Amino acid sequence: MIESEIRTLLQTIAIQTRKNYAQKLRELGLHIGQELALFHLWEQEGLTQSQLRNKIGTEASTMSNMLRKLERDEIVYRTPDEQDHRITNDYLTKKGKQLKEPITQMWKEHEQEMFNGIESEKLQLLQDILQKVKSNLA
Amino acid sequence: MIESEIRTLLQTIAIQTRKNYAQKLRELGLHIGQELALFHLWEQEGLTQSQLRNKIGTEASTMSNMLRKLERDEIVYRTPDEQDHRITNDYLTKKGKQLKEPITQMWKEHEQEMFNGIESEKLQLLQDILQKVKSNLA
DNA sequence: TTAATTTAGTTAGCATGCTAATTAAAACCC
DNA sequence: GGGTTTTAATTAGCATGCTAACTAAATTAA
Repeated sequence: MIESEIRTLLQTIAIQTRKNYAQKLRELGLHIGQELALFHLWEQEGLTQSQLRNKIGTEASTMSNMLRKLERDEIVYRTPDEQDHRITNDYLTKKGKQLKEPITQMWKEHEQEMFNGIESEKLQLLQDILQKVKSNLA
Repeated sequence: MIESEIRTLLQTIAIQTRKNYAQKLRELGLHIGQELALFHLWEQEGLTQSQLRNKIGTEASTMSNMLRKLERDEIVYRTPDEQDHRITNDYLTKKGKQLKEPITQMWKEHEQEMFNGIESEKLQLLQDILQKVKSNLA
């Protein structure tokens, strides 16, 4: 069945990608997954924990734990919201901001490696199909 | 950049798939990842821990912990090898064998959901491209 | 044959990531 | 206003999954 093979391929690629990322992130002093939170904070500082977790798709507890560790490692700091005392707003420290460049570079290199030698029409098609798969899963 | 979007799509699909699987596996009393070990043991019983980990792509310690838990839950049992005393051979219990049918069914349903409404020529193309991506990462 | 190396598996420690239960604040409603 | 419900975040407990350090057995080399 071609469907099973594709599913297996997707899984293998995801695992491989994750391993690849994990290794490179470790060199930057980060753990896998953390770069996703940073990505959104580079886009917009002061996001709340709930906003972050909704963007990434993790559970609240996962986000809570991750941010505690990012705070401990002085990559992020959190301040309670003035208006709503349940909320904490999350910001990047200087150290956190400095990570943007190397991580972006890492992503770029990884993308080139992944899609090396694939024609752009095929990439377009790949995007269309994956978009469909994603909406099927929603 | 289309490459970034594809990479993000792959990641999103992988996360979504994993969550989907995790939920269904929990109903069967399994944890995510364990089904991969079972898959290979259905194919061939008596595999060693090293053979399993190489097929799946995890580290030795991950496999060791996973099998300990599968053994505790009476899904797998392990016997030391006669010839080579470093090796343990892994087998499915009756309970482990009985899981084959529902998990296969789960996979089938999930595949149908994922690829619903995508023409078979496109699936063929998708497979080709993903194969290329996989070999790029190796 | 003995010493050095390789291989198989385990254990400790840490991070992600989940569910379930909890706390605290805000919003809703009668 | 006062009670109920919802929302934001935390904590406990468990599993995957990693690295690093380890034990024990088998193999290789001197």
